[in-house]
Amino acid sequence: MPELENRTSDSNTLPTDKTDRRVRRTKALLINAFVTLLESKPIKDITVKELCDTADLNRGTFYLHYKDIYDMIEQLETDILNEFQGLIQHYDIADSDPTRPYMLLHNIFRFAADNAALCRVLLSENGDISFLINIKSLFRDFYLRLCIATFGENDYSRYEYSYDFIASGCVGLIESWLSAEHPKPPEEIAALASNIIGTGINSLNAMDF
Amino acid sequence: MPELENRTSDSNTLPTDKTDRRVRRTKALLINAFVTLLESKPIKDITVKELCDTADLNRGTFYLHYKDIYDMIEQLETDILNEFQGLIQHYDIADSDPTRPYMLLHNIFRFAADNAALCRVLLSENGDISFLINIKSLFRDFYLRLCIATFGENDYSRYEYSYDFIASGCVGLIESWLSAEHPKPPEEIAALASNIIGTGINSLNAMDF
DNA sequence: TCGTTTCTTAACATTGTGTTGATTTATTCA
DNA sequence: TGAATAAATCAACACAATGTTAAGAAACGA
Repeated sequence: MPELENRTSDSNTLPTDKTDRRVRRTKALLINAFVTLLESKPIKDITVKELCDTADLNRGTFYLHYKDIYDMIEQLETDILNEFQGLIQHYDIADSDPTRPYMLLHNIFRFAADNAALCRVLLSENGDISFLINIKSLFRDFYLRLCIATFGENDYSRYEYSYDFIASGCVGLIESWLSAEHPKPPEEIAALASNIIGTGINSLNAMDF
Repeated sequence: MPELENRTSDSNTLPTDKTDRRVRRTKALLINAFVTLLESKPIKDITVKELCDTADLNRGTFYLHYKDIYDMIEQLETDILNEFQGLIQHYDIADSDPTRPYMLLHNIFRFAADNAALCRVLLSENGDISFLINIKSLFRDFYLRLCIATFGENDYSRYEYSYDFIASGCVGLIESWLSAEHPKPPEEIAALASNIIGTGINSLNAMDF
């Protein structure tokens, strides 16, 4: 089903590539097992014991790396969120058309594609709502910057709720994209999102918020 | 903070009003305790013991009504989802302007306001992603019907991803609305959502999906 | 008021948790 | 390559919340 790339080796929490090979192996096994289990049951039903059985690792080994399952999830999510945030923060709005932020979206969706399996399950019905909300607020901040760039500092607050709408829409788009039988390439979905956002911004003027 | 109405007494899982007064009391206490706890910590950290301590009920009493905490949550969610679904299913699209489904949205948001506290926490970062996704797919189905009514059976599939975008946007709107310091009345937010959806539909034509 | 239902209390076995110390295995790098 | 280091395994542990039970007290409905 997942035809987009997946990261096979991992690189969590300070993705130094020169960490001990055994540690890399162990974490990769745990993450793969986690994704596999999450495809068939919610987080709450995944135990450390089951996770380690699936990964074929000793249960004690898990605790050498993580406090508990939720600590592991948090580390995975933090890595992804930091990556997203980096992309967004280094994007120079003045440098491109505010109503068509294609380049940034392209980078975002490409990164999501590189971590497709993990992102997909974390945003699925078995996933983690706090991850979804964190991503949403990154999109919200970004869209806010776009609107300020377009409408100026004074006028942007008129469209209060539209920010939440657009931000949620973007996350929903990612979720359904990653869950599709034959996911489109990141370029295409980025163009689509860029379109929607651009059209959204243009029609804000016509709306009576 | 919550200035919208809340349901004080409950009515879960066959909301017959002639159930034993003690049962109604117990369930109401449990739900209130649940919402209270959920305002400060995620579901995973809420134990049956803690819930019953907060509700000032014996732990054994809990098990007279629910299999476990997640069974309780599921029942609460099912009640709400059924209500939403009922509203949507009985809405006659032909009867009103498809590009401005204000009446339905008004009913939906009013019901959400009646269950503000519960809906808010279930959609918050401490909440339940499967609830969010279930609501989303109700909106998605509804919006799909709108588009079919507008564009006809043959053309609607062109806008594939826009359904997920709009549906997610609506749920995000509800979440931020219910979490606002001073939530607008349901009428206003329904008008807003009706606007966004209408504008969205109108601009679909201009888009190259 | 009386029969019925719910709630309380206390006890119980069970299960996964998180930790520990001793041992084996794999790795780094000099 | 070999020695030093680090990680993984294994078994054992106390612990906490779980879900269940049986008996008695309290509240309900009619």
